[in-house]
Amino acid sequence: MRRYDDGMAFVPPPASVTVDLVALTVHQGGLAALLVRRGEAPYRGRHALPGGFVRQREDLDQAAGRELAEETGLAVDGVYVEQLASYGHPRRDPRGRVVTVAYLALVPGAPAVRGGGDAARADWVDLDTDAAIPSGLAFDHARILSDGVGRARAKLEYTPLATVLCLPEFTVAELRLVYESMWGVALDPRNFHRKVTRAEGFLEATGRTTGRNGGRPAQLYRRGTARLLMPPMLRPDPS
Amino acid sequence: MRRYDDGMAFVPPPASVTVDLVALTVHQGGLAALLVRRGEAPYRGRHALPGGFVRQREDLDQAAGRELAEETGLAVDGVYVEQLASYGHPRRDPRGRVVTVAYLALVPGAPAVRGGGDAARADWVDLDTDAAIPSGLAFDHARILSDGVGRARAKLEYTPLATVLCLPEFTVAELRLVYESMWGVALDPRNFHRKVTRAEGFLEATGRTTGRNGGRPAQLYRRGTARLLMPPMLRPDPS
DNA sequence: CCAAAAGTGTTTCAATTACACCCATGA
DNA sequence: TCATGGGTGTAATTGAAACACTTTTGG
Repeated sequence: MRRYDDGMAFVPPPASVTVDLVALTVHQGGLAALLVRRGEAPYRGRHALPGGFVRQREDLDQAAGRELAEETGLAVDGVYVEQLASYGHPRRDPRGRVVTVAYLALVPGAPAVRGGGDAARADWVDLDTDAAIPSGLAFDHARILSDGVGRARAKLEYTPLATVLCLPEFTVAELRLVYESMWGVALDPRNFHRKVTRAEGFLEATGRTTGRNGGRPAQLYRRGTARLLMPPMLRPDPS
Repeated sequence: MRRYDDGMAFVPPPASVTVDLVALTVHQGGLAALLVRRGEAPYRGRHALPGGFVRQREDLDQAAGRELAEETGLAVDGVYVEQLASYGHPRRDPRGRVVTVAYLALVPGAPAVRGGGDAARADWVDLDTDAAIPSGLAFDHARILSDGVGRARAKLEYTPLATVLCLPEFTVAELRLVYESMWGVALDPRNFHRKVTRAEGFLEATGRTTGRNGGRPAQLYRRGTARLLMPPMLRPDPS
């Protein structure tokens, strides 16, 4: 931090800035999060969110994309990334004052991941039972993960975000599975079908069908052009 | 940043962290934001959001509350504050690498404010016409202000947040004015009344009335106990 | 033909809209 | 008693939930 005005230059307290990622996917009918094993101190050997220090000439969003690629080997395109929140408790990191900017990443299809950088290894970890977030996460990462899952669940209600958890072409049943996995509820297939196919700009028909499974082949769809904020979305009873 | 493990200690890039506040209120039937005149370089004399450096032993939320009090003289209790987003473009601040964590504050009643700290003066500035955000704001504060207004508008749709823009006791008409000011639309007074008084936990009757104006005295209400996430909220046609 | 999954039609019910109407006060 | 804003009743419309039923495939 260089001086700016006069001899009385105020020196701001030094800090470091990291990014951490809550990367979620739908995996065998359940929600899963991407966790790494830390290869370095502190918290060496513990589960943690992928992430790391922001570089000198890097924007926060860039840093998030870079860390995702470095520590997990995922290609950034095809992954939806948005900023989640920042965490800055003075003693959240034993190395000193570290403020982290957390990102939420939604990854279609649970692709294979590999470790890299600070991460000894990276894996998709199931979050089946509601509060079954792996205990013993490094730093305040349990809290961040929990916030990320909450944000993702909430946003499915009023945005067309569920489509980013599907591969580029998908069936209505696959899309329904995303909602059911994220919320842990069963949705009526008939009503769900009508709702998503009627919603303007939500889905775009490809004309093709798929026929792998036992029954009638399903239509294949692409993500529609509608971007965020699409209020009349679906949601089970608030019970 | 002290060393942690061995002689190879990685030195993270130094940075500073600030908090900035988008403080909004409803003022004479319109939305207004709190802006300061900067008393120090850089951008001395320009409009800016209130804010400043986070101290060494301070959590981010604490820093936001402290800056709000210091630069504007507002008491923090009675003001709703939530984290908005973080901004970290490498050259967003000419003094060096400064990442800012922005907060959204909703202030009832447009109370008088005064400058203090880095702020030469502080004032409520009307945001009448949609994009009439004062040009020439310091740093990237125009963008941050715009994001804050967007967040506040969106959240009225699906949370009972509008009540925090009213004084502790308020009438249904005053609450309606908040929605109308924030969205720039007219709402049907009759239907609005039913909706908010029926909604479970939204309002709490005090039993008292007010009779200052020309017509029938209105019931006075307090904020109900319902906290965030209350989906069936009100919203004009998506036109 | 049967099982299985996709997709449609129809009834029922609840929420929202539009608007006529009544209530309580000050001048 | 009139103007003014507060508050209620009610019919028409819309959207969601429940579920019977038809369609299209593989064995």
